[in-house]
Amino acid sequence: MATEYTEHTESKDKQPRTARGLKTKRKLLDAAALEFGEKGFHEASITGITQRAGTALGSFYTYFDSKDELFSALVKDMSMRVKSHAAGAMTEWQDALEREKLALEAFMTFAREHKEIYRIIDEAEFVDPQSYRSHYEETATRIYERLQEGTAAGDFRGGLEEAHAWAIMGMNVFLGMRYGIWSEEKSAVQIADIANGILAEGIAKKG
Amino acid sequence: MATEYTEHTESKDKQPRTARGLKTKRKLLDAAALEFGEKGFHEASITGITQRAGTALGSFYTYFDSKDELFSALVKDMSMRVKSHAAGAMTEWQDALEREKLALEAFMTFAREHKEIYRIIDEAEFVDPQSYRSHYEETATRIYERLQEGTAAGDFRGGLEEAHAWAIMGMNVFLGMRYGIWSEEKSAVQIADIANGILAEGIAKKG
DNA sequence: TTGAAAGTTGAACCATTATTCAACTTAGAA
DNA sequence: TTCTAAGTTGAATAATGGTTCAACTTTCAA
Repeated sequence: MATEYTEHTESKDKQPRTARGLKTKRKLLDAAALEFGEKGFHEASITGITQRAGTALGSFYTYFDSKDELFSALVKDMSMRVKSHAAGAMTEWQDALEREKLALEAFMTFAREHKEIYRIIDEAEFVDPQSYRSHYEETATRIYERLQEGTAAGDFRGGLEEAHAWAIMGMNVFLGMRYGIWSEEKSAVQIADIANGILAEGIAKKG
Repeated sequence: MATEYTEHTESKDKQPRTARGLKTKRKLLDAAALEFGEKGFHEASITGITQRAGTALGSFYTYFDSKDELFSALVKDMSMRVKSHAAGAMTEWQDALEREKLALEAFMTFAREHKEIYRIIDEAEFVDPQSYRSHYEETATRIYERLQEGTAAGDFRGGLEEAHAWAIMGMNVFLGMRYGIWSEEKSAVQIADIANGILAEGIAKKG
């Protein structure tokens, strides 16, 4: 993990070379997502993963150098998936405010469908800090770019900084946790409306 | 940990009975905060903790039933400390909006002074989920109460729900992480101003 | 068809650490 | 001062689980 920086993190000679190998690796990856999501990194065991995948213990090391490396790969994978899911949901919009609403709505939906993924990213704070940081920094940057576009388009006011993006991201993450993972008492749309209300006019009384 | 629910979590017969005992327990608690903050729960070792505390390994078990129990105690302790710190900072204020600014400012300052504490609460999501949940639920409730008071006082608009409190909390937590822990490129006041701007008027262009 | 590369297998190895415990020391009430 | 409860000590225990490896099977290009 410490010496790992190659893109997509397949260390040198571990890529599968046949169809069979590819399939096995895929099974391991999927099993790992479940195992980590259910038990957390430390409670999860390689044995548990290979059992779920239906392979022998030793096969794990044909495709991964270590438990850490696998986790790291998984974090990057999930980070990417949330990102594309959100991007996919933000294609049709009238103004920048609406686009933010769509982003949160998509994020909430995604969290509900992939509770294990959410948890994996969180645990990266401790298991793979570098990936954790990258995940949020990149997300914040993406939001910040939308803010700038929004300002340019006349939808958002001026003076918006990177910190505004972090604030919005924090809102989204916590709403996702509370109303996406912990309970589903409110719909994604309802939550997205509430957050959008804050972005639209704040919470202060007018006048 | 599973059978632990007594207030302040001292299991039955583990409380120190002499001044010496009290002092030793205090040393262990402080050492643990450092060790956990620096290494995270799983990398941290009882040996490391007792070493820092300058006591023998066995002494640990005079005061704690297990590593988990200690961590749990620590989480509750830190949760309480952030809470009182913030409460202490919110004594003087003119309107509800200003009070929120003071709350975030205090939180940021606290995070900077106690980076290890911040990290401990985060890891509770995996080590002691119950405490983690309680921490945020209680914090959200506190914020929600302030929102209601704000509305009653005519400072905040009506229609504010629990979800608004979660949104604000998320903002604060992420801003605290990014600008309190990761870097200090901006002052607590600057960040609090930005967040307060969002609460005051949102980010949309007026007109 | 064939043989070398790729993949599979699971028992064995090994390192780490939380936890226990019995011998020992200190505190402080009577 | 004395004696018992409280506290201290660290070597030994025990369980866990990541990682290795040598024997075995399957794949697929030539």
